[in-house]
Amino acid sequence: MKIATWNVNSLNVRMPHLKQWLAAAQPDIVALQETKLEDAKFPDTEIAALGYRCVFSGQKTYNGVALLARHDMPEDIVTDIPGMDDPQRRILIATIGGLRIANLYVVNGQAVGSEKYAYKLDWLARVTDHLAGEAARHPNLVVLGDFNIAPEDRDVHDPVAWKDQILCSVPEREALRKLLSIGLSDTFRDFHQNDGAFSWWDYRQAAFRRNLGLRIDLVLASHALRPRLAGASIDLEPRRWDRPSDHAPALLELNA
DNA sequence: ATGGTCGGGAGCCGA
Repeated sequence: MKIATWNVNSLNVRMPHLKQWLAAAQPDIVALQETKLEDAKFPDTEIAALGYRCVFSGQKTYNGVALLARHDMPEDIVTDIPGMDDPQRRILIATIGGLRIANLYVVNGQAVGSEKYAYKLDWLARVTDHLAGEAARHPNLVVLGDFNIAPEDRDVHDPVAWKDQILCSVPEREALRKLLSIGLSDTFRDFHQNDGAFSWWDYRQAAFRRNLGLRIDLVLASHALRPRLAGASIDLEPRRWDRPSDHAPALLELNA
């Protein structure tokens, strides 16, 4: 089965892209970020017609996450971390066909040292605490989404220019390392060791054409799932289409 | 050449 994450940067604009990509890639589970739609406006009937059930946690203008599942109805939904009073819709956890799936739209953080940066680190710490509990209850755990963190220098087109900048700073990478330490691995790196593999490219400066990107969209899987890991990839095709999202889908393939 | 591009929504903020 195929599990995917894709920051669509407005589902309103990207609905045709999503349709075309679902038909081509045939994923079983899809985590979407930056839907930018309040729940009343989520196109669930249109997506149901494509063969996917969906759950979502959205808001107007900003953020918004959704999970699409081809066979099983997502169950035991979590959209808010206990004790975390946050109006920003950035997290959606559900059980789908025996897997616990946590879809994250991690805070961007704007600039190192800013208020939003402090919020990012606090958000990550709280979410990590919650996911540690999820991992204890659900051995088959997948945590995926837009992490807004490039894990290592080989995930960055120009590590010197990005050194200690937002998405690459040591505290952000340390926060990601802590999340991994609850018992998760970055599945892309279980299969690929090369640099130059990215999932996001700025709209400016023809960054995609020049492959000036970062790998910030990740699929993490628990160690219990290790024997089932069959492949990981980033699908560059939708980034080449007209009026694309600035992110490409990242995928994990699991054996039954 | 000290900017550049998107999306949302009507200013400029967020990424």
